[in-house]
Amino acid sequence: MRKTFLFMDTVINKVDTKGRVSLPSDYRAIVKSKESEIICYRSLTAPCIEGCLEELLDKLASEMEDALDFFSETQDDLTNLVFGDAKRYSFDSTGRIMLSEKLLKHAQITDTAVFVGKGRKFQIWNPENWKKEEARIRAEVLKKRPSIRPVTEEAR
Amino acid sequence: MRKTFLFMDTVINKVDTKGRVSLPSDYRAIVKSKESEIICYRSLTAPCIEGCLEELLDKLASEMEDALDFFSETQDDLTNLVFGDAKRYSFDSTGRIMLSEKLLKHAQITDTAVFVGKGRKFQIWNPENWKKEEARIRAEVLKKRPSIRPVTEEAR
DNA sequence: TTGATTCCCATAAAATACCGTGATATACCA
DNA sequence: TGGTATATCACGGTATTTTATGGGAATCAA
Repeated sequence: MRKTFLFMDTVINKVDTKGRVSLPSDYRAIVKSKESEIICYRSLTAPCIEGCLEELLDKLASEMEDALDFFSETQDDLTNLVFGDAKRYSFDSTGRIMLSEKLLKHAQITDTAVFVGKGRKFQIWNPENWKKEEARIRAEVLKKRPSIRPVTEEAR
Repeated sequence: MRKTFLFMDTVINKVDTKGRVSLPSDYRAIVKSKESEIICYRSLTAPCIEGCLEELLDKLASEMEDALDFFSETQDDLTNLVFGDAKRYSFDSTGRIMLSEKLLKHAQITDTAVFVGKGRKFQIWNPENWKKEEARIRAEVLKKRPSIRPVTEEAR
């Protein structure tokens, strides 16, 4: 039994004609050790798919359960967006999930997917888009933290 | 046995001439694993039907009796409305429920119903209305983003 | 009877589980 | 250390199951 649960690394996998993708084996190990399913949804801010464990969303749901929030409008709107889009994905015996048309379209993924670890969650990108995004992020980080030396190569 | 009970995803199903609708299989799995019936009532704030497990309403009831002072009178009234309107619905062997005229009319549903997950509850919409509502919410959330960010970030 | 509600069966489509294979990585041994 | 055996993984194809949805018979009520 492992103690920590972090999605890491960047993995490139093929998406077959049915929309099936192998979840990186490291990710699978994490998911299996807790639940056996994984939650995916369209990122609200980027053209990519995000994934996480159900317990993350469960926390949000619990907060909404309070009577105080039962009729709250703002929270109400939010839950519609989050839960309305999220969906449970289980993987077959060989470790593949079947991504929906909606998700693939949002992320502009056709035949190749890039899995990017983000700690408690991970993202799935179209390779081209990820390349651009990664460059953008690096530039951003450098701009905001001039004191930090470029770590490009070692960080990979 | 699952640990979490979240209604998720957006599913479009047909309402047949008898008024029957298939409850999305994911929803059914949740309902079956806990109770065998589901509670539906007219949303107080939108032209849609809301559904949940009885335990959610039970929790609401408990909180209302425990902390009466802390809740405003209007909230008390709202609770009355919900309980006055709520009703148990069971599904047949193929997983369909029969929604009442009252509910369908309130949600303006005729031959197609859209199920929208909301975590501990879910909503049932007329397709057109949902499309508009979704657009409204997206615009709203985007507008309020700065303040909402912390919550969203965690949920995503 | 008429109208409605519940139960049961049929079917097409979609989701899911299962099998085989080649490639890669890991473990093992001399 | 080098080389081989073993296990794991990604990925294609195929079989099986589940789901949504229509229709009909049985049940019940007015």
